[in-house]
Amino acid sequence: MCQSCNTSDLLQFAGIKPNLNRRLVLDLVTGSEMPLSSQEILELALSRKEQRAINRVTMYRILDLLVEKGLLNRLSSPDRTDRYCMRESKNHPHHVHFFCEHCQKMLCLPSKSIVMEPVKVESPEFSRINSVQVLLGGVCRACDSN
Amino acid sequence: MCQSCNTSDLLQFAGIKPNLNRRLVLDLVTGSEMPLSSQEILELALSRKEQRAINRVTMYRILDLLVEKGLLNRLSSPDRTDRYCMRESKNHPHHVHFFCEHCQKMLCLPSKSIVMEPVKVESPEFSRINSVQVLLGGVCRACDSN
DNA sequence: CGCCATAATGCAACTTAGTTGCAAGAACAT
DNA sequence: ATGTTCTTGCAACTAAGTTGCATTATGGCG
Repeated sequence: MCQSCNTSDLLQFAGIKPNLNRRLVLDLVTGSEMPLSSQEILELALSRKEQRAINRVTMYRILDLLVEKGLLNRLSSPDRTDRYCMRESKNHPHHVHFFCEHCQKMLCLPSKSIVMEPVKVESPEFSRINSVQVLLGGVCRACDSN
Repeated sequence: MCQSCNTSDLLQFAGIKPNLNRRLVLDLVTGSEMPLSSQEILELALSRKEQRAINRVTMYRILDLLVEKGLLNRLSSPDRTDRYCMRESKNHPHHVHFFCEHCQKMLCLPSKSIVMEPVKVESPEFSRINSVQVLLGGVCRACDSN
């Protein structure tokens, strides 16, 4: 949920022409407090009557583009569908995710609720690290109280 | 690569009858220094001439079983195929994984090469945590030197 | 041993997220 | 207006994993 992001500017800044479809997709992701699957994005997009229905493939391509240009993170999840959330930036601090094994929902945890500190990071195995993903698996409150 | 695991005992202990197929699958995973995809497991299994070829579906079911009974971790990865590694235990310390965005290989990082400490873990969002997965994304040595 | 119940396997068909190739439609500059 | 390049839509495809159901072990037990 980000009011402070002007998605049109974000796109410009990333070197992407901010057309309707792209703004729509980015709006949906910035507007969500949890990472969205492509299916969720498509449903939300289609439920917006403002414009002609967006095509599934077009959406996939836009998501690819936004990830490639560094605006979105693509998160792999145990239910085998990718999810998308804003890439870390001033307005969007790095945070970890929680996956509920029961309802299969993924949540962004506020960056203060868990802090993982990379105490030491070095290995002959890799030469460059581009991303760090932390995924907690468990049962969410809602499911636990049922 | 674990010489210290007797897979037959492990299976017994987990309450699973240690038949040929199950020992084979578990042997392959304990015997590998990196998490294996189901495809890799199948290939390795088929290349072992000792027994009748294992069926794809059987392998999937065995993997499900081993995960369910707590012997294996199922890791989701950016290339959308699950991988399997030993669940943390005395012989198998908790460790993080590295995914090479170039060659799509996943590596187990020795537990000493990176230490992530959960400094604080609490949130109204969840009530129970069953697993913590850390995945580094980047480029591995082998790919970098090409 | 023969008989039965249960567990494990194999096979074919299915599901589903995501991809690809190609043709049709904008967008935009000259 | 015309040509070039970017964007979209459609249909067909790919590949990992799943399901239903028939077949084959496995393990009691009289």
